[in-house]
Amino acid sequence: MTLPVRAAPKTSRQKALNDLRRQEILSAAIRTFGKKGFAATCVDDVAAAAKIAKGTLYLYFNSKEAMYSAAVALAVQQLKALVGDRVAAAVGVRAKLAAAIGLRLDFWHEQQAIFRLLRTVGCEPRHTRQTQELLRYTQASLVEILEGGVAAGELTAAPFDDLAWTILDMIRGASERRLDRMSERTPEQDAAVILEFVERQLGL
Amino acid sequence: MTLPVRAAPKTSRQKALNDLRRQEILSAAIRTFGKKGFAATCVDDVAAAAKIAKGTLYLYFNSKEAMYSAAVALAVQQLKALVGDRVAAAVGVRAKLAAAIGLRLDFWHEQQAIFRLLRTVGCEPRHTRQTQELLRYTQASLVEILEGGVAAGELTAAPFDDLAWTILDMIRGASERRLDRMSERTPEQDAAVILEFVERQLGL
Amino acid sequence: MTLPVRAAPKTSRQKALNDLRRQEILSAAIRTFGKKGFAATCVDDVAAAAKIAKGTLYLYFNSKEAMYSAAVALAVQQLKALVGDRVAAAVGVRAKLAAAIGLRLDFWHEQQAIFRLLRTVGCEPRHTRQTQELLRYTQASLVEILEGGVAAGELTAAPFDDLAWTILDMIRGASERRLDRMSERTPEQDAAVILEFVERQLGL
Amino acid sequence: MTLPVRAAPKTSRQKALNDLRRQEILSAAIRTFGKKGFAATCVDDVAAAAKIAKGTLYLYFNSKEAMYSAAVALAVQQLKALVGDRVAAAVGVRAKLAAAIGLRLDFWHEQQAIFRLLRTVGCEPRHTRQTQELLRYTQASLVEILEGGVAAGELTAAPFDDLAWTILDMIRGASERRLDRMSERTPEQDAAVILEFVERQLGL
DNA sequence: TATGAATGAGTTTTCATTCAT
DNA sequence: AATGAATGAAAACTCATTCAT
Repeated sequence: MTLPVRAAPKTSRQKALNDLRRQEILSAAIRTFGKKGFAATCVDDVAAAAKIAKGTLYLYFNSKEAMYSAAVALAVQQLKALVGDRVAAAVGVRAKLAAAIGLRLDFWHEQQAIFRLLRTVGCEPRHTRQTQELLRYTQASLVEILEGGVAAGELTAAPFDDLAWTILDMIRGASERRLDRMSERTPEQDAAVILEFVERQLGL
Repeated sequence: MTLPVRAAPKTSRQKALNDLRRQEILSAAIRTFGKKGFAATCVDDVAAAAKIAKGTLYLYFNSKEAMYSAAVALAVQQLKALVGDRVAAAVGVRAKLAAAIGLRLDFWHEQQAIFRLLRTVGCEPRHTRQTQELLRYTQASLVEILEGGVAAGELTAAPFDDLAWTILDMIRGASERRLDRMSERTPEQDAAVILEFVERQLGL
Repeated sequence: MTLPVRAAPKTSRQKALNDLRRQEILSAAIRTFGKKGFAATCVDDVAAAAKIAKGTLYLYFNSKEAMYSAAVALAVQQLKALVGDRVAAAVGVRAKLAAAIGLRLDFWHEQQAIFRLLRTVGCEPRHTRQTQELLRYTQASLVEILEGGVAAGELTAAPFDDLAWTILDMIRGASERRLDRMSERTPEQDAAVILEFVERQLGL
Repeated sequence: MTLPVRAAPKTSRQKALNDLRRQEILSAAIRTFGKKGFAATCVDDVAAAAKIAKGTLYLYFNSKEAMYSAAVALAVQQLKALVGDRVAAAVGVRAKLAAAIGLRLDFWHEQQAIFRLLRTVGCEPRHTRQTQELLRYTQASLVEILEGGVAAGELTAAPFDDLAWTILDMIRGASERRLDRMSERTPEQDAAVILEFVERQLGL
């Protein structure tokens, strides 16, 4: 008499498939939650966007909340991944700044769904922490670039906190206006404007 | 023999009462919708905040949508009213700018409920127009101040559009960080930072 | 020390006014309930039709139910009053039948509101009794006319029950079709058709 | 490697189940709406009668209105289906008439729920059209039978319109009185009475 | 007596979650 | 694993009735 095997270890292939499906669902979730925010989006919408049955969603996530959280986490992670590498690769304060700003503007331009989604997060009290972390991280990384410039002798030392926040605010504003059709500029043009402002502040 | 007077026109006192009650409800609505946004807020919450029965709300508004719209409209109107007058009273570009920026930061600080509410509006596709109008209006009024400075010989002519948008972005960012407890600064300190930034841009 | 006078006897003038107002309300109630039936009609509709405030209705009736009942009772009473007298005045079976049928058709034609109201009664389980009484009364009065004809030697004796019911059914059908615009005939034409049918049945 | 089959078309079995459930719901709806009419019936009543959860109703119908409409349509369809065939099968005017009348009386006797339902329709302004169509159809089919008799030489030509309406009125009256316990007769007895009446009109 | 604002129980409808297949 | 029908709790909205003025 054999004991029933409960949780047979997934083959790596199964695991991969599972993960793939999860990604597909999250991609759909990002798009869907981004349109109307958490509360106004219904699970059927997500299921429809992911082209799977509603019940199937619950095999991958325990609740609507969990879907939203995971979607936001994925969006944040994608953003960090993209920007981090390229900035590191750039040489010199100016280039690093240009990369940090330009890439974010590009990212928001191309990944509107993610931008829309993250914009809704601020309105969801339960998920503020995630946004705040992202904001702090981004600001800190900008400060780091600037201080790197000081260390390299390219900039004179100064408190860069506020400037970093301002850069963030400008990136957000520009992206939002483009998304809302209040502005006709390209991400590149926006980046140029922001950089010019920054340079003037730095006295470059 | 006198005919009974039917459907007597409301006395001004009654009308005032009615308006007063409407204001009270809207005030509650601003607070309540501001907490969680439109979709996540339920009518009972608004009723509870206004300390009236749910049914009573529907004597003053036809639907939850209508409540939200009216709340947003009132919030916008209050903001415009407060800022408009004082800026007009200020003399000189510097003073006008200081007023426009400082008053907005103060207003958001004191009327957090309104700030919270307006922040949710961006996520509600149906009400974007209202927000956009407010944004455009605010930006235009900043441009006007700056161009007034040119006319008065206080500033050299320049395209002020982007600077105005940046000011808006900074005000929003600073207010939001204060609201979200990411910043410990007072509105006055924030105003000083922003003004300093603007002056450097203007070469003052 | 005088005891407070509780229910001061109404002066006849007051009483008359009171009754008058009651009639006006009931008239409005007949019209209003007739449009959509009891359940689908709301008290505000009745109040609006009667051009008085909603609260006032409750000074005259204890409940919506009571309004409906009273309206139906009044409608029935009006019908009985009108028809009864004139039939009694007619001489001979033929004339009495013509009066009983023609007057009813006329009444329904002119008092569409009452017809509409009574039509809804059948659908209101609670008020079936009222309708049944009216129907029984009407049928009995027709039988009486016919038996009067036997007594007067104008007709040969026969069981008239079914014929009486058929007359009722025809009156109702004709009136309903006129009300619903399925028929273009006048009440007089309808009366002629029905009478002809009846005479053929009686072998006249 | 096979792609997972998504959104497979419903198997015929599933479809049948779905239809079956729909029928069950409609059957309950006929019974329930028949008791008190549309407005006075609440969705919970229908759900209880169908022994399913309230929410489930909305998987099959978009609104209470839609339930009512579908119930009425089904009731009408069932009536037409039953009567149409048997009348066609009968030979001779007399037999056809007997079938048309007797079957309807039987149908109403057995399907009291449907009778009750259709009786309420007249009071629902929005659904009058459905009733009117049924009435016209029924009357027309009776006229057709009678004219068929003329063609076959069994009857002498005459305008049969009014007679047909009268038959309808009598069928309705008899059914209603049986339903309302005002009459103790069986459908067969009623049919005999009506037929006798008709024959006398036709001079048979 | 007359009013109509206020109430809250009751109604329709939605939707996150479960579960039998 | 996948499905989607079923559920029922919760939401928006209505309306008969009351009551302070």
